[in-house]
Amino acid sequence: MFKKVDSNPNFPKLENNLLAKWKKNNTIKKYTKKNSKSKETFSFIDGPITANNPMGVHHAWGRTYKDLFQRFYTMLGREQRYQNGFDCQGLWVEVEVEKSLGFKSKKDIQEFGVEKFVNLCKERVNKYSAIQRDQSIRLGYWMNWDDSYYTMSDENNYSIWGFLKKMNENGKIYRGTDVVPWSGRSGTSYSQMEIIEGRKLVAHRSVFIKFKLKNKINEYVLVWTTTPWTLTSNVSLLVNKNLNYAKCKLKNGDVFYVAEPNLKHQRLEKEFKEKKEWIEGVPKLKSLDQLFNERGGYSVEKIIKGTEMIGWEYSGPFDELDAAKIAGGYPFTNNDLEDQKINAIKCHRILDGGKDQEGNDIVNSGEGTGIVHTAPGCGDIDFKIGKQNNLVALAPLDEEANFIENFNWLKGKNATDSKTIDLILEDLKDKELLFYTEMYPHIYPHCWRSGDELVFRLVDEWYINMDWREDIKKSVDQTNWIPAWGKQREHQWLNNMGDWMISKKRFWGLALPIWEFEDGSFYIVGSKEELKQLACEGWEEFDGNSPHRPWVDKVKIKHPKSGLIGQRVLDVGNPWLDAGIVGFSTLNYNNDKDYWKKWFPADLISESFPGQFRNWFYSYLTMGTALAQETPTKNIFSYALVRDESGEEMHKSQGNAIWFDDAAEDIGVDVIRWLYARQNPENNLRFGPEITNEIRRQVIIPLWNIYSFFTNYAILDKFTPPKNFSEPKSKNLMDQWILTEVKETTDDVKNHLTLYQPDKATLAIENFINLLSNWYIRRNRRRFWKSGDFESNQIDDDKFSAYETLYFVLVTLSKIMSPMIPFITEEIYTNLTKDTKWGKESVHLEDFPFFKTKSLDESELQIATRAAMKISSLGRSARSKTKIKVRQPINNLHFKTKETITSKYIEMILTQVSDEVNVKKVKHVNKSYQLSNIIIKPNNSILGPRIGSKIGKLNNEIQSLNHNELYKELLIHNKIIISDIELTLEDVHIEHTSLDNSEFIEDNNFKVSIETKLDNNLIEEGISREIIHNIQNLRKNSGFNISDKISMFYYGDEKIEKVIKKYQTHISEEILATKIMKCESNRGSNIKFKINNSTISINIDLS
RNA sequence: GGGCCAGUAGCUCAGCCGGUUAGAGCGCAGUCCUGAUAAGACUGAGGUCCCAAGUUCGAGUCUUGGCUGGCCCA
Repeated sequence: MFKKVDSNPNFPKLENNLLAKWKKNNTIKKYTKKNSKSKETFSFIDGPITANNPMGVHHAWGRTYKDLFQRFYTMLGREQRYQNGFDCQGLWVEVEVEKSLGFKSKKDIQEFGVEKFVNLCKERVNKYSAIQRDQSIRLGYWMNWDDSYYTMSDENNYSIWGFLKKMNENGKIYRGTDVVPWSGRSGTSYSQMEIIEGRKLVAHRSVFIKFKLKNKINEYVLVWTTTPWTLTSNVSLLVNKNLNYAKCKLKNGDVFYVAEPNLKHQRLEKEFKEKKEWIEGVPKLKSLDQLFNERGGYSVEKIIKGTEMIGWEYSGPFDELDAAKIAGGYPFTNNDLEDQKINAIKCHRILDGGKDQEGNDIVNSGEGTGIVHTAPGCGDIDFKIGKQNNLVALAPLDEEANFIENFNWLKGKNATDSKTIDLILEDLKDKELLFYTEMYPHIYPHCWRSGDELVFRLVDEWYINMDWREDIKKSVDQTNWIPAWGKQREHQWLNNMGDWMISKKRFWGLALPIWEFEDGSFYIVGSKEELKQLACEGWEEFDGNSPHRPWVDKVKIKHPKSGLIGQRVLDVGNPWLDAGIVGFSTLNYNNDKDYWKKWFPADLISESFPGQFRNWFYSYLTMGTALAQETPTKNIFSYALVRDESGEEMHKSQGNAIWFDDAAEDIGVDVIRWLYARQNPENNLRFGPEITNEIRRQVIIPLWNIYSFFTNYAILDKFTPPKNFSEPKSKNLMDQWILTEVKETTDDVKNHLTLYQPDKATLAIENFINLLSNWYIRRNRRRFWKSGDFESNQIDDDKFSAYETLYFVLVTLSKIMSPMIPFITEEIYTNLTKDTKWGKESVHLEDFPFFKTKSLDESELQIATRAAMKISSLGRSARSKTKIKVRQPINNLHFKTKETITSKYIEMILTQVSDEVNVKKVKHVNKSYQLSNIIIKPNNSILGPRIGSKIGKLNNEIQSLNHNELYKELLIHNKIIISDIELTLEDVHIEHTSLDNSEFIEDNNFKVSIETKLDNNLIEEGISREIIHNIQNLRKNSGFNISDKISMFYYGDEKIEKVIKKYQTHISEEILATKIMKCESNRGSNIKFKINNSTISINIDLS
């Protein structure tokens, strides 16, 4: 016997009960072992979730997809690994640990102790991975939770060692000295990926600075920069040799050289006007022309080409600093230049800016002055130019972005501190070199963690040379991308990216397996075994620890060739190496190649697309291609971002972020999962209470209502499930129809999920639930109410079929919905099947249903049923127009359709429509004039040009004729002749209006007309139904049970009495009355209402 | 500045291979139905399918150009 179904359940509570049950029965284990002997596999490789904080609702979106696809393939019988991954290493974990310790900089960590710090990082990861595991289980994410991988594992780290060794064997690893973006707060450089995360629009103080030309009196070049601190390290100036420069003489006698086109250039005019990429409060920028005029006006003395300026010498603004005087540059010394006694001051001359890699001029007209200051120790392009032109480099900052020794009074001051900028500007002002200061809005790189401005530092970092990117692009092409444009996006990244900077001067992360030697060489160790073999010192201290800092730093090795003793570089690795290797590390690549081959490449990987093109998708594809020479995945499924209800980004700081735990217990995860599954993954998803309520109301509650309707009646009627679960054979056309629909929906769901279209699969089910609830159940309710129960065997075939059919539909539906909403489907399935032999312990141990393609007959039945639905809808619409309630029967409904309806189903349509629209007689007609008056009007746009002024006469003539007859004639002969003019169907507009006593309505494929004239019989029947309706409501409001028998007393006039007498039997049946009595007076009635000017009072009692 | 994508009802979005009169949900207003329904049905929205040109018998759909917005990269 089924368990009674609560018609108003608490879904979160229901889910928690099921979680307990699954735990008790060990259901997840049974699920993950279901297909362990299968010949076919489905390999899903999880992109690791950062185990650094509890999950937000956005994590649940991705995890819903991952679970959904894996469940689907489980139902298809594929063996799977169900392995979840946690991302453990990297700066983001360090950041949180630092925060909890109240640390301000890297120094604090060193003082605290690297070992203690790294252990705290590990602890944090262990804590949050456990929390995320529990949250995932709450979501209904069924994985092999004992088998999750952690990117901090030895296996993962050593696998990356192997990868790096291989890259080095191919000559792709190098140490580069370069100017890179640097965070003073974190004390490390940032990779290309990280800079992109941290770009933001800010207003900087930008300055116009006078550079005094040597050998000239009072002549200057004007230079503009947004980073005044770099002026301290100026080495040379750049011009564009093809540009024209104007020699401008100001009132006070000063002469300035600037690019001629820049003089009147309105700087950032568009940005200012449109307020896009502009910061509120920043005033409009001034043109050079304006600045000169404000200083008393100026005259252009002559125009010269940039070429002419090349070689001019100047005095730098900070030549008094000691650093400027050090030969060879500082603190990195260029030995050749040192020998030649060349220092920064000696490099002070104007150079040709030349072109960049893509062939664009480095110095442009427009912004600035057309003369660019270059500091090879403070900018990446500057550094390249410095190399090309044999310039020294001054790199003024230390790890914390403070000025170093030999920058005199600046020493120890922070480069991004606004007080430092103040001092620099003040100094320049004192030197009379500061021409003008302004606020300038632009997009500038910032630290993604602290929001602090980045600086540029000249440092040594380690790189992977990516000159083999074409190989990765081949892998990209071998992969099926969903959405399809992902492929293009990945190509674009691969085309534009630079070499991969893999080092970071931090503590918690992959220890780069690079050992350096005194001769400048380096050696890459590819495994733990190799390390042991080469170790000559510190192995004992290291052995037994994970390959992390500080333990691994203690191992010194002997170079196998040179025999020199070397030490590990202290850097840790880029975290995307950690996640990129998982196609190997988690598949036993190093110790069980057969296993690896079985599961590689993946069938599917999936992550949210913003960012992943340059992060995980990139590193996974790159490492896969390098080690396996093929794409590491057949499909990449990606999706957009979760936003709040109004479409804004969710931020903790803005208070609109929603934590997963809150959402799960307030809303219920099935509702959330359905919302996620039905979303078009390309679009951002809006999440909030309004939206989830809508899903609950639209999908979850209707499903539940169907289930509770079925189950509760089945209990009353003592229905027992069939011995075998197979498609019922019913003679009832409605049953046949809904079976066809459920089979077709099942097929659609399977096809869409196979193509990774969960949204389309989900919407197909929504559509089916709509048909089931609003047509099948509504139309068939009475079949379930019929008397007779199963136990006593007093049951007719039709009732039996209704039960069998709805049972089959519900069980099938619970299966095909189980990948999306694992909780409610489990509840439905187990309640309905628990007493059967064929039922599984859980719906999640079921197979995906498979049905034969639908027959022609079934298609015809579908068309006919949909026609009945449409005609009923139009019929109701017609009723509503004439304000005739559905309770009031009407005599006739006529319809015409363009659909081809098989004759065997016409009768069904007539019955259904008659019932649904409450009409005595429904008729299918072939000719329009049978349901509407035809009005024929000349088509003026065609006839106008043809007959001109005769139109008026024609119009009059047509108006005087019988349009129905005209139309008949037109249909028969394809033409009619009026006033000597031949007209075809195209020459006229045909309109339809209602016939007398009728209401006509049409849509694309159907025309419907109902008779609106009511005779006495109809009116009386209407009254009887009105009475029944009111009594039913009264029963409900009085709290009577459905099966309670009642006595009814009424008081009303003769009309009422007549109707009640006439319909006494019918009324009694409907309201379960054992007697109906008229009272002489209005005795304490329960209800009193008016029908057609007669008042009736009614009183009911249990009898 | 370059690349990609989008622009359809008040809002969020469907609209397959070009095919009559372009749909859904929500919101709003009104009406109705209901002993599975804190549900549902119907009506009102009469949409310049961003604009223009082109291809075609026929364009929301294809092509080109423009406008606007989003994302990515400089």
